[in-house]
Amino acid sequence: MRDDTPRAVTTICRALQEQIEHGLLPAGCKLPAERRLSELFDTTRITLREALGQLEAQGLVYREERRGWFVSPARVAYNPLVRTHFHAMVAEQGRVPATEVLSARLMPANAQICQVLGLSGLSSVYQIRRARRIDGRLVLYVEHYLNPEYFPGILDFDLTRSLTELYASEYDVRYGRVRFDMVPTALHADAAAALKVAAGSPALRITRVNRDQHGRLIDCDLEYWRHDAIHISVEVPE
Amino acid sequence: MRDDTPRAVTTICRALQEQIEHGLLPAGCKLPAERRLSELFDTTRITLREALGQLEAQGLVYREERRGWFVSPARVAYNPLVRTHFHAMVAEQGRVPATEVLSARLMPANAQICQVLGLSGLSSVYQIRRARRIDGRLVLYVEHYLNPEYFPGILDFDLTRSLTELYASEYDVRYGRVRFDMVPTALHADAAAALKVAAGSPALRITRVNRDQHGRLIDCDLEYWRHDAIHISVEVPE
DNA sequence: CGATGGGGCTGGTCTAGTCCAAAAGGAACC
DNA sequence: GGTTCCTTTTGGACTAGACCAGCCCCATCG
Repeated sequence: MRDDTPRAVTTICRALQEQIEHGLLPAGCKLPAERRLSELFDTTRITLREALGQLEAQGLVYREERRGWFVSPARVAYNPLVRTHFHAMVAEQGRVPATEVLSARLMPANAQICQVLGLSGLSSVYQIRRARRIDGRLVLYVEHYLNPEYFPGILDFDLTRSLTELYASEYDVRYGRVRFDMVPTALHADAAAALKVAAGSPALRITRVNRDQHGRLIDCDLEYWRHDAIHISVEVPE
Repeated sequence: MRDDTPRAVTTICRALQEQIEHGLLPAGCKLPAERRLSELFDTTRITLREALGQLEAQGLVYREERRGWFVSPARVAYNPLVRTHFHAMVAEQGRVPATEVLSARLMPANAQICQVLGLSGLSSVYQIRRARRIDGRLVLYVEHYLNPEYFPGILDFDLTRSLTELYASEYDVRYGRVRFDMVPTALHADAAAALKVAAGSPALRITRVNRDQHGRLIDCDLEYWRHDAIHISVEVPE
């Protein structure tokens, strides 16, 4: 693994890595076809794909389903302690955010949601599924589950807007205490489809359980971030 | 990808996943040999290995270099806001921690360390490299960089102990403000070797920059966690 | 009884292809 | 000009092997 005769995979990784770091392959740039690259490095497609897979794990390149391989753009900083919404956060860093609503409906809550939101069995919740982009690239799939008691008729509003804003302007609800959970994992089929990547791609799952200014459990989010899209950055005061 | 005729890889993943969830394959259990499994699922080793790779990305199974595949133990909760050291944190959750020192020396600081610790160019720093285990499994590779001005002679102490404790008992230094950075990435060669896994395995890199009770920059840590070993859990008060 | 040295097994790496389906691009048609 | 259709290219998935080096265990030897 770490001897002095690097494997083919390592050689390929290093070569591409160097080109990317020196700016010969700028962010967003499409790499040549796999077959072409495998010729270039004088190896098979399987080996070449393994190398690309490793660079993908590092976050240097990413793939678009059936479209090809691209050089990854810079990560966006995400501070979970600062209560700023997605659009503001992304725009602040000079990037272009976008949101689309995949579905929004009232549905029976499953056991996990009931437990997290402190609902009794057989309760209903609003589920809102959204996909979000940075500079046009799909980076985040979110499922929101809202306690319907606090947000009657919310499905009639424009849900591409920030929920934070909607809560404040329409329901006079503001975020209070929050609980976070972050787990490096892989995308399940639904999330993968929404982000248009292969199921099983590495991802960061962030679960948030939100209370309002009165300490009531108001909603929870299930976020699946592309693993190469963000870096978490937290300043903790003593 | 998400059609109704699942691919072989998906089928294998689901089968193993189900067995693991239902406890037929308990945590830490060794899976049969790859060749055996590929026969069992009537496919090639390449395909079988891709399936295992996906389960690895999900954190359900892990491999030990040239030894085989194992069912992953439960993740340990890690709250970066709570100033509790590794041994205490792990023990609290009913698991067995262990630490080994890989190297400890005074060395010239590189540009990045100088910048982070606010040192002038050509400064020296103490570098301590350690590996840590939970229940015997290597899960964390850390590089600590200490400003030597504040910790004269620290290399003569037992460095398998918690640095937090050492700081407090020997130098009257306590942690104050902290800055965190978390990035899902892949292990570089050194870290991979220390954790005895393949270079390029997915990992969570956590960088901490620590100040003491007087606000002085005292040290920084570069942590590389196995991606399947922890989940970050944070309770944020308003 | 402990140290040592094989040999078999196992994972790690790689070759050389095939078949398929989606994407992209262009030609033809309305 | 826009839509439709077809062809080419590309990535996705898979097959059927090969060779090597490290791990493990057991038998042998001192």
